[in-house]
Amino acid sequence: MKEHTEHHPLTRRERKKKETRRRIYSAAFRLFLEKGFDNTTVEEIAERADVAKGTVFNYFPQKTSFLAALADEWMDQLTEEIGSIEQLEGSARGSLERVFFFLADLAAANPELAHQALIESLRSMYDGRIEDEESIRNFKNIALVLLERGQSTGEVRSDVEPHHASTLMEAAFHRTLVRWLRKPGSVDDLHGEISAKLDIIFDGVAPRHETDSARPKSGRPTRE
Amino acid sequence: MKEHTEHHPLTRRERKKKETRRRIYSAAFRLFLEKGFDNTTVEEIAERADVAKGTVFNYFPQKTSFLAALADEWMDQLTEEIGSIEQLEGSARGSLERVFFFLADLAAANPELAHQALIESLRSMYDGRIEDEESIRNFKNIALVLLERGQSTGEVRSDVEPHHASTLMEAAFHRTLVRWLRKPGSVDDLHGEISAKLDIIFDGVAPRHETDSARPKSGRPTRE
DNA sequence: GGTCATAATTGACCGCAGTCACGTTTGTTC
DNA sequence: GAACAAACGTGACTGCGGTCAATTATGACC
Repeated sequence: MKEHTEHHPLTRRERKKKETRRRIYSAAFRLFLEKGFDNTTVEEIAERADVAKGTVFNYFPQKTSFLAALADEWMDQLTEEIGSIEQLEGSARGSLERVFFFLADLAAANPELAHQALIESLRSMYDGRIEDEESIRNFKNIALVLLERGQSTGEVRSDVEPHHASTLMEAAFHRTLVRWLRKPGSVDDLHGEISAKLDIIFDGVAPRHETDSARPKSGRPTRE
Repeated sequence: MKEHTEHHPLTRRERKKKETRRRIYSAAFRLFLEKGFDNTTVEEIAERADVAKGTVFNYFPQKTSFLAALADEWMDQLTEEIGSIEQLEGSARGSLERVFFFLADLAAANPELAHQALIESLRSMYDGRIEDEESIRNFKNIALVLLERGQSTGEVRSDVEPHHASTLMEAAFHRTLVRWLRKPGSVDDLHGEISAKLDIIFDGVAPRHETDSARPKSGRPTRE
């Protein structure tokens, strides 16, 4: 889209567009917070943003696009917090916990909205709207990168397929968060649960202290 | 609901009701298979079942209720296959694999519908429609029971909270299945992925071969 | 300025899930 | 049978997400 036209920082058109988008976005979330996502109609959003209904759909092709935008914002905040994934220092376990805690805190700050957003993210992820793995924009890839690094430093067994482990983590995190958001308790509890699940996965993924690679590696070769 | 009125196996009313429900159900799924869930309207279902639209909603309060009914059917088939969970013999790992494979095969027999059903099940589980844990009617509880048994037989470490591990399994299974259903490949691949994730979890849950409980256990010092 | 192509805006319109007030059937009681 | 209540069936109606053909604003070029 966006042509690289010289340096004109922003033409009037672009300025207006940006401003309109902002107005719609802000109107939408003020309403969501007041009345909840489901109880807010697109027309109300349009009205408060002082545009026609059709215009709203110009900027957010579906009502759920607002939720996707929220998730994007979270990811931006994450990037702001930690820089790129590669810049994370320390163990994979610690880094993952830090990332997950940060995102959990963001979500916990607004449970109802976050809840909707997470369910929507699942839907869009598997309904084909997102073209599979949208670069770094999801938990799974963060986990994947960290796990691969963990393998190279010996923190993670090398006979584990990182894709499987990272999918597991993403699923665990997602699920834990959604469940907590439904009945928000203390944030410490949430952290505790996330941590506990990371423990389980990492204990399973960590190198054996004794024989290491000698184990028969259960599974495939005709289990029972 | 259903009063225990003597032995009258079925009054005419009840017979008719059952029959109507069956007709609607069958009409619905024939249409879903022909045109897909989203492309089928409730009115079409009504028409093919030869009832009014309102009647459909009498039996299935929401369109998605059809999907829930499908999931119920699967669970019934599972029960038919394995009896009750308690009757499962062998290791927890093996039992879980058997259960997951069975359900995966059911789902794989009809990817598009199963896909919808799984997403819907997530939504309903966390939207408050299901009153949390509906007895044995979901993966998580199956895993929970088996894990607890595994703990009593020593197959599973006892310092692991079974709730966490079972949630992890449910999430992993659900996610793996949904992902596969989007781009169905060979069923063996699906089994392989499920198996691999069980491996990861079980390796993390299995007792240590060396010191067992002596490990510092990363994260949260304050265990409960 | 005037002309033109393109981008943005608009609101009437559509399709469909879900509701509800009313009509019909069934079972019950005398 | 008649009279009644409760269950069941019905389709016109509502509300809302999403579309689109028509309209208007914008910037580029002369």
